[in-house]
Amino acid sequence: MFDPKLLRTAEGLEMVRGNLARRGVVLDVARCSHLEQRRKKLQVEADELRNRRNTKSKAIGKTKASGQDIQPLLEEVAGLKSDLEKNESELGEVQTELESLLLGLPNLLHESVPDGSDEDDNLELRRWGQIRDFDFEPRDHVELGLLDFEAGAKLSGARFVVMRGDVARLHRALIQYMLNMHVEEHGYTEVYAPYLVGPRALQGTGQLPKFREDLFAVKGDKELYLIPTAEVPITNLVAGKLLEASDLPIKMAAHTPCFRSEAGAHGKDTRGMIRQHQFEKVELVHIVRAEDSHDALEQLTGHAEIVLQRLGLPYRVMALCSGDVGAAAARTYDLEVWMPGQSGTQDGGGSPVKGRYREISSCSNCTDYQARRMGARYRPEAGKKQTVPVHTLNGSGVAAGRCLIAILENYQQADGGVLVPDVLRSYMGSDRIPAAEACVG
RNA sequence: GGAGAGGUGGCGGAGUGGUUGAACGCACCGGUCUUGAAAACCGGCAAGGUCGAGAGACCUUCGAGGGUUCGAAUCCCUCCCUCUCCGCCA
Repeated sequence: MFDPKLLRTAEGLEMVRGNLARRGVVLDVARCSHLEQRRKKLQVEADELRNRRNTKSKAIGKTKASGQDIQPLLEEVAGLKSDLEKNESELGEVQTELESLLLGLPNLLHESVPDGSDEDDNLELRRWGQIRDFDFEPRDHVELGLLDFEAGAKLSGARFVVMRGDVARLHRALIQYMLNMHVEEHGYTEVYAPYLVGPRALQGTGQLPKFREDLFAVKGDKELYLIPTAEVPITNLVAGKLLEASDLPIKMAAHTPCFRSEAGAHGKDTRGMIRQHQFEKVELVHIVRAEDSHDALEQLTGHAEIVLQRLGLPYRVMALCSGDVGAAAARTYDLEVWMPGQSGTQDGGGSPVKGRYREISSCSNCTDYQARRMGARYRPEAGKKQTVPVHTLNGSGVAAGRCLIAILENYQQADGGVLVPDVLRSYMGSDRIPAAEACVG
């Protein structure tokens, strides 16, 4: 959530309303200011009542100690009790309502975010790499026959896959390669964390209360959810902490599976391995000082880009528009990798073109939004009292499943085999994945 | 699964109904000393909120939530978590 104090002044409210409107979110200004006024009035009254009660109770203690009669004081204080109870229950209601309203609102957008309503309005910032010119018709990763979607479906239904042999190994190699790079070269601490988390963690990063339907919940006596991204357990490692400025930045990298219900994506990307209920990802998380977060986003995005560069995969960097930035983020860069086998029509012209850029990493600056929700703060100046929320960032570095199919499609050979990118050969022990049986001839 | 112990400030750790928001130590900040640093010594130091120009005043918070009481870190109940021992087990 953003700073609740912003809802306490007319200027603040107007600023918030205007900012949220860019996302297409309508803020009920009247309701906010009404709730806020009630909150203030009730809170001041409650404080006053408690003050009187406390003062009298202390007097009782003293009077009793000096051996005098406390009966008159007891009578005085009796009346306060019911007033206070009534006031407190009302205040509780108002606070609960305000809090749930606040928890349901997205982060404020950074001024640099381009206006737009959906992904079509995202702004391309730059491209890297040379798109390969095929001397044969490139297949998509499904046609290469190296992935067993039927087996996945047999076990678990749609949007699951089974990999075997060289492909399974390539997938694992990718993960090892990425994680090693970030730890050894980019200064991240490797973290292993739970794949099942409770509701508090999910509220901290922003998936709850609003996006429950995107999650897989586990049946059992505990309320647990499969993580949709390592961002959830990793970022929440600083939940409830008061850090020193000298502790920051904290940079963590983790490889985890991710589980997503894809509830809102029926019929979308049903072919192939693009959109799965379960996929692997190497996630990068930064916990930084407030003034550093915009630089950190550039750095984090750069770390994800290097992965694609070393793998020789062409990509472009997109600045997400106001309608496409996720709820927790103030600003997001997506990395989209070139997939020559995907059908697309995006290169103008009208006639279908083979090949398409697909999201492979999403790097976000969540500013203080998650930090406030999870109570993660730091002291800007050692020895001083002031504390402020940390800024949190996360990004995929990168999604392993999509990266795998990008390699399959970009490095495919005429015979249906796939060349292994140079940097992965030592992990693979070979430079080539042979064509699947069905593809040969 | 059985038996027991415990959750207190940034950290460690006292505190069992009333001027205790909480001793003490560490860390941190300021100062003295020193050519400089360290050590030593002196002083300061919980967070969140409301009001206030400010000094400051007040409220809340001792795992979470209820309860008892004029008054709860302290007593009672429920839940969560941690630790120790035994059993079981990857």
